Order: sequence, then structure tokens, then C-alpha cells
Amino acid sequence: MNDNLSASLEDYLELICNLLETSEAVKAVEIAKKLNISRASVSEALAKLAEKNLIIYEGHKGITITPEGLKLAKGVIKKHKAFTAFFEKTLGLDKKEAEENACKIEHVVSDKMFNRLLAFQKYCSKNNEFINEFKKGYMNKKADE
Amino acid sequence: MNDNLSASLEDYLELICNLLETSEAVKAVEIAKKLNISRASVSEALAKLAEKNLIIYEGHKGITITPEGLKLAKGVIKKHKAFTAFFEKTLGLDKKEAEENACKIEHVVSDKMFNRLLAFQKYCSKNNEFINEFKKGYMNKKADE
DNA sequence: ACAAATTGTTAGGTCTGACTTACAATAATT
DNA sequence: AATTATTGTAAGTCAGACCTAACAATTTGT
Repeated sequence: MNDNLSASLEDYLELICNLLETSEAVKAVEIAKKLNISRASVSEALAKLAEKNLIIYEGHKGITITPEGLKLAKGVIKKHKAFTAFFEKTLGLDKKEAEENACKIEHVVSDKMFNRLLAFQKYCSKNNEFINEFKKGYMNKKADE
Repeated sequence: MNDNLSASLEDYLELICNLLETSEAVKAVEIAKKLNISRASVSEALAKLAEKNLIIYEGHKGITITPEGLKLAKGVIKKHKAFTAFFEKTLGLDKKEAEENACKIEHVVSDKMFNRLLAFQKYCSKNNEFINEFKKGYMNKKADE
């Protein structure tokens, strides 16, 4: 009974949560299209999520998320956003690079570490001079892109 | 012919590189003991690394690393160290937490992002007041451990 | 030098995760 | 009621990482 989600299942849940922002209930076929994979794969993934009580999946009625699932999804999304912000705003990476890295990291970091980073990012965002000084120095030294 | 290493193979390589610091040539059985897995599994992993020209593996003579392998290993180790330092010194996490997170992250981040983080960590290490101010503020607000 | 101990290899499995195709079933819309 | 959209599921692929067990090769100790 290991209830830790794989990166892949977390991604599904994250996507479902995001899709539910704009629609009542998501359909499996939508997910298949978005992720460009077969319906069968989606079906399987949804079965797993439902079994873990993270979503409610009633076939044609579509997918809705449970409170538990929502909590988990929000957690992942929060991580995603915080890391993206840190990479983009503080480290000064372009959006794409920031997103790509956040997408992977969000699945492997501990909550404790994440909370620190979140606080740190907040702190940095309030100290623009410090960050700008870093960026300026970095640009002068490295030409890595 | 995908020459990207899995996290697991990167870990093997990293370990080999670290072990080579203190001994001429590593033996497979050493690795098996360290990682607490069977000799057979190690043998298999080593075969893969050798096939990719990252190590030279001649059975009982032991394992040595190729220039390519060394470069790769050093890269991973560099990431490991930089992230550990960032988590520990800048974010103020305890060593264990810092290590555990670094161990996972080192396998998923892009070089570009890593270079930025490395530079940022360096920058932070030169600005103690800034970091101390953060830590002070964090301790007052949160009691997350 | 030879037997014993250590180390390495190979064959044949297991398990998990994430995918596929192909076909069957159900629901919705007109 | 029939067509169309959507979902379900059986059966299979593939890769990665591990295992045991039997066997082979090499070292080591005497």
C-alpha cells in the first residue's frame, strides 16, 4: 500500500486539476488528446487515481476530483509555480527552461525543502536590488546561451 | 541509441567516481555491498556503463573510468554538491534533508539551470547578511520541524 | 601447487510503470 | 432507433531495475 504517486500519475492529477478550473468535469478523451497518448493509457491511469481516492471517475459523466486529490494536486501545482518563479525571476532563466525544470523537480522534492524554497523565493522577490546585482554579475561573466 | 543515463546508472557512475578517489580500481563486489544489492545486478549495470564507454571493466581487474565517464560523473557530482550547498547553506536545511533532495534533483535538472544555480549559490555565499536575514525571518514565522 | 574463498558471469525470472492496438460496450444526440 | 462520441478492457510490448541460483574464473592461504 504505497500511496506515493509516480511522477506520471502526479502529472495526470495536475492536469485534471488544471482542466477542472475551466470545466465542470473533464473527459478522459480530453486528457488523451492533451498528452497525445492513447485512451487506454489514460483509462489505466485514471483507474489508478480513482483507486487511490484522488479522483471520482464515472465513465461518461467525466472526471471530478476528491478533496484528497485536490489537496495533492494543489500541492504539486504550488511546487510547480514556486520553482518556476525561482528559476525565472530569481535565477533569470527564460520561461521555457524554467518550466521544464520545474516540471521534473516538482515530483522529487520534499515538502520541507519546498517550503523553504517558497519562503526564499518570496524573500528574494522583495529584494530586487540583490537579485539584479546577481543577474548583472552573471551576464558579465557567462555567455551560456 | 539513447545515450542519456538513467538516474540509477548515473548513481552507479557517481559512486564509482567517488570510490576511485581513494583506490586504484573499484571492484564490483564493493559496489554491491555499498548499495546493498546483488552482485548480479551490479554486473549488469557495469556492462551497460562499459558499453557506453563510460567505464573500463575488466572483471577481476576492477573498474576504471574513461575520460568520458569521468566528465559525466564529475558533472553529476558537481550538481550534487551545488544543490546540497544551496539547500544547506542558503536555505538552511539540515544536511540529511539537503543531501536527500540533491540526490534526486541532480538527475533531472538541465545544465543551463544548474549553471545558474551554481553561480547564484556562489553569490549567496558571499552575501551572508542577506542569507542570515532570510533565515532569521524564516525561523520566526515557521516552525516546520 | 592446490584447495578454499572470493569475485564475476550468465541464464532465467519477477515486478512495475507506462505505453500500445483492437475490439466491445455504453451513452448522447438528432 | 441509429449514428456518433466516448469509454472499457483484454492482451501485449518494452524498458529498467532488481533477484536467485548455478557456474566460471581468479586470488589467496597454506
